[in-house]
Amino acid sequence: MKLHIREFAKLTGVSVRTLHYYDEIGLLKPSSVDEQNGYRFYDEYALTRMQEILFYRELDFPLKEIRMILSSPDYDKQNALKEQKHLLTLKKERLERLISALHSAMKGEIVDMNIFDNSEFEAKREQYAKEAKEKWGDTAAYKESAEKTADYSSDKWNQVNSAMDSIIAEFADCKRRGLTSDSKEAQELVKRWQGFITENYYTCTKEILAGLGEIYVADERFRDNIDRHGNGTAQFMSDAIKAYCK
Amino acid sequence: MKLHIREFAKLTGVSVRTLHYYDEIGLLKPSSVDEQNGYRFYDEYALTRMQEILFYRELDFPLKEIRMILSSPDYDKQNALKEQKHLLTLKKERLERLISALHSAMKGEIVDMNIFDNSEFEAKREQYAKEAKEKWGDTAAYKESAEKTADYSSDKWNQVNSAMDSIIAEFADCKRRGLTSDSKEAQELVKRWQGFITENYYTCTKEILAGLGEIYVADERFRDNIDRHGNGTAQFMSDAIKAYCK
DNA sequence: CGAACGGTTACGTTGCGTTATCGTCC
DNA sequence: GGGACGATAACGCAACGTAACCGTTC
Repeated sequence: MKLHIREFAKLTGVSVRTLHYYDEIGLLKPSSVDEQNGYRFYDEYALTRMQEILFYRELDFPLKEIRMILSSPDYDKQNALKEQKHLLTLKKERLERLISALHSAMKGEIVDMNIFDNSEFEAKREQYAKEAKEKWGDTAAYKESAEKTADYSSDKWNQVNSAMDSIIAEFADCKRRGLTSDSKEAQELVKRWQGFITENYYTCTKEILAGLGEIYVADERFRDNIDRHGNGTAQFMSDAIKAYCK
Repeated sequence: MKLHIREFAKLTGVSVRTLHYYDEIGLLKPSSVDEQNGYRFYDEYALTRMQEILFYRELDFPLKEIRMILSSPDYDKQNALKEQKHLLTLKKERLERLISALHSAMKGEIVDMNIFDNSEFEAKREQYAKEAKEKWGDTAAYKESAEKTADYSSDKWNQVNSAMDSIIAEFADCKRRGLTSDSKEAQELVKRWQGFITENYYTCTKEILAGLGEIYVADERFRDNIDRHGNGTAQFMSDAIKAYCK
């Protein structure tokens, strides 16, 4: 299956602009992009991902959170469905309360303002979002900022940070020059990156590196920091790492 | 009943900022404002209006449309409640479809993307909104732009328009100088305004004038045009007209 | 060849949240 | 007199819609 963007849009019921946007923020990337004309194409993998996105969107999750949840290290689809169902049910029940309130209002009764209250739903939603965030907390992500670095002087810190920054800048440059994420240069950079982390933080195995690659796009703190060097750099780095690790 | 803004906010479940905003856009104005310190106060009339607003908001009506509907010349509350109930029911039914789709998904079945479709609801909502708009169309509003003016030359048009503009500018000036809408100057301006319409458009009775006053804030085309002379001018004019007509 | 479709900027919109700075009330 | 509460002004934000402009495909 290889759908043009318009076809995919129609199938999923969203606008073309929305797909552009989801690509831009890294929520749903096309399954392939024509090298010549830049056309986006979508397949069944994208379709199932889109379904998951739409369910979460229905539940008023911010897109950034959806991105995070879906790329969570141990995203459990079955459990996700269960949680979604729970939330949808809460939403439905609230609507039922509103409807019955309208019923009373039509008979001239006074309406209690509490029927508009949505905190029960909100609380549950935030709880589920928090669960996903905590999963990230367990991963290698925070090792990068919290583990072996406790005894670093601020000089050392500055030094390390600027060194990392310059590698990121090189990634950005690769991208600007139109190189692909699996090009020799990019792959070389990944290697340097891995070496750098091992030297200054902890032994960075391929597994950990792969995890980091996902985090760089999923966690906005990382993402934003990397994208300071140019929009899409985080995505490019992530892709390069993915190519390197397999 | 005379509630402080914070109390009213708590009672209705919205934020203080929201009340500020609703005042700003003329959706829900405080029942009274302290002349000395500008404090806003809300009473039971505001409370019932807020309820209506919240129901429409729940149904995803844009605030501007809500403003329009609620100040519609023959707004029928009973009928509104019926329509709201219908829309809420549609929403609920959609949620039920989504829930049952989740159920199938949990059993591994393929999900039909059409369940996300919301067009039935959207269509009904737009229909109801349109009905309200058409009520405006019947009023004197369009007489002002469509009736006696068919044979005006474009010169005449420019002349008439700029004359109206300058009266509006005087209203704006009144407001800037801190005069109230029932001040002598403002009332004088209303008189001129009425005379001007009668001269150039049609006989503007007090009843028609009162209708126009409401339109100037409710219909954004009028409102925006008037507010070009300064934010809140439309509201000021409307208040002045209301004072004049009773 | 022209319409339909694709791409990339880039600005506009809605409905507030969020300071920031200030006066005010008790 | 200080802390809660009020006002206004201004900027920020999400999630796109809506051009504008240009290349591509059929």
